[in-house]
Amino acid sequence: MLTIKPRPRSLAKFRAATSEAAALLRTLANEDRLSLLCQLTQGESCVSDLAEKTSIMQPTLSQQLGVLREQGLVATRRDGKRIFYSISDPRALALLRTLYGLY
Amino acid sequence: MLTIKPRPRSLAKFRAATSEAAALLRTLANEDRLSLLCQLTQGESCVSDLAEKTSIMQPTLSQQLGVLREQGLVATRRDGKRIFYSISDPRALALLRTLYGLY
DNA sequence: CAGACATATTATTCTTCAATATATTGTCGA
DNA sequence: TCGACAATATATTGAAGAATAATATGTCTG
Repeated sequence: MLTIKPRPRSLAKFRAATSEAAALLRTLANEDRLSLLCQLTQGESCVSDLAEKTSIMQPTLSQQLGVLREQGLVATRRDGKRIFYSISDPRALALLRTLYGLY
Repeated sequence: MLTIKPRPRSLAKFRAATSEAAALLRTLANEDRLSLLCQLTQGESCVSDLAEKTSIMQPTLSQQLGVLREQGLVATRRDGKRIFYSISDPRALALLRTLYGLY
């Protein structure tokens, strides 16, 4: 049977954890954001490179990168005109690793 | 740096995998569905038990269980008036395990 | 087979999310 | 400091998702 042994914890903490986890999943649960993050698992990348690799339209790209920034999943670093993105959230990376293993 | 070594694969396959993965994430990315699945990680459970444990309203509960069924994440078994649900998708379980580890 | 109970379905409204178009900010080099 | 380029932000429309209410199906018990 497919089960997981529970770790004891309070109901309130369980609810809070579920809520946080759902928020993280919501952020990952968009095809554009997911492929951006997949690209970023292989190292930092600037916006124009991401645009080329993912063929996402520029405004959409910028909007979705904005979501990833707001949620704290990515960090940015400017070098001249370019802005480089990289994954900054270990939880997101852990989920991406699991997904890599599954697909 | 937070990265993952890539496994070589075609762009088409990568796109398809991303699309499938995003679909699975979308299904998990709802607080109600996530807590239902969390309950089910501890073994099968009938609807009324799930309602009690999660305090989700009956119609919402039934609707979200319907989503989980449609997506093939859960299996059902009837015993008299009651219908027992259990997790049937190993990928979903793998993600839930990862989440358990993170939160 | 009638009544009670467990679960499912449908319909409607409301909200959230995504796509496109358009405008703006910030950096560099002449 | 002007023009070109890289990236971000805003606004609007359209589509998908969720909550609630009301109704229906299916199974047991008497």
